[in-house]
Amino acid sequence: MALFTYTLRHGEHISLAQTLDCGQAFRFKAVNGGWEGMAGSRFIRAAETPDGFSLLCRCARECAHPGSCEQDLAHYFDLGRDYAALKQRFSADPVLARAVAYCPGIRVLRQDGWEALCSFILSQNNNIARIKGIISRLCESFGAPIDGGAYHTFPDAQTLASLTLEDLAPLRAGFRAKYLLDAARRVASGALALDTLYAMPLDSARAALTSLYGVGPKVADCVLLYGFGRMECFPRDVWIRRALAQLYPQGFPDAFSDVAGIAQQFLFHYCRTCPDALPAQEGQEEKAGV
DNA sequence: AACCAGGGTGATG
DNA sequence: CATCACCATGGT
Repeated sequence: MALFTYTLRHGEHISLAQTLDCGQAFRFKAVNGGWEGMAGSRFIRAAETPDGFSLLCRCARECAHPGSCEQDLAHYFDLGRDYAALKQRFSADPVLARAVAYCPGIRVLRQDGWEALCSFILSQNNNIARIKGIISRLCESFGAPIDGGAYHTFPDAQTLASLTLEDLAPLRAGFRAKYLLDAARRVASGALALDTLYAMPLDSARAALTSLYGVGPKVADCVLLYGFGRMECFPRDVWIRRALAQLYPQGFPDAFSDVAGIAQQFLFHYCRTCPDALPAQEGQEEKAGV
């Protein structure tokens, strides 16, 4: 058990609600004024402080060395990235300026690659509430209990590979269950070595992921962005496509290409939750203009 | 090259 | 209570 307090750069703020509940991670929930959930193999309880946030951490296994836990969690929240500078850069674009002003506390997390692969396989043609339910049942059923069973680790590929579609039925993942099983078998057998994706050129990494049954370009980009720290990946879901069509008829500016995925996260949350973000949302009859 | 199923849930009316 | 949309993809 460990307790850390993080103080962020001058004037910089993280909103745990915006970061942990903006559709990038599916295992956190608001509890007693803070947020609780699993960050990789660690249970964390996070709470905001005037200058940043504090983390209470229970590790599933012993830490490699003193300080490794804190180091890993700082990496998870990508605390090395200067978000104040990044948001200033985004704000040169009028649309992104609105998105950043609307949800200034968003950060893109660096999640576990395997968990991100499974999570975004399960996310396809699905809504966030149900994705959370499926992942929660997946971990409760096949993960290892932590802290007396209140939380569970994310099941590893070997564990899932040994299961059948019938075993997965209680998850109510629908047609996505067979994709999950295929991914688990390909990873467990070594046919796809996830750790090689980090050093791979982006196109090769994309190709490796889309070679999996049920993984297309959108899911692959989510996995690379959220699970492998590829901040240049720009997943295009229905919300982002809508946003691009209505707010960027000329296309998304490539001035931000190195961090397009982070811009995407601001846009996604803005368009999904701010009623004024997208005009004429009902009917979708924008052919004749407003 | 356009549809279409697949599964279930929350939002909407 | 019915309809609809949903952080897509593979098959036809």
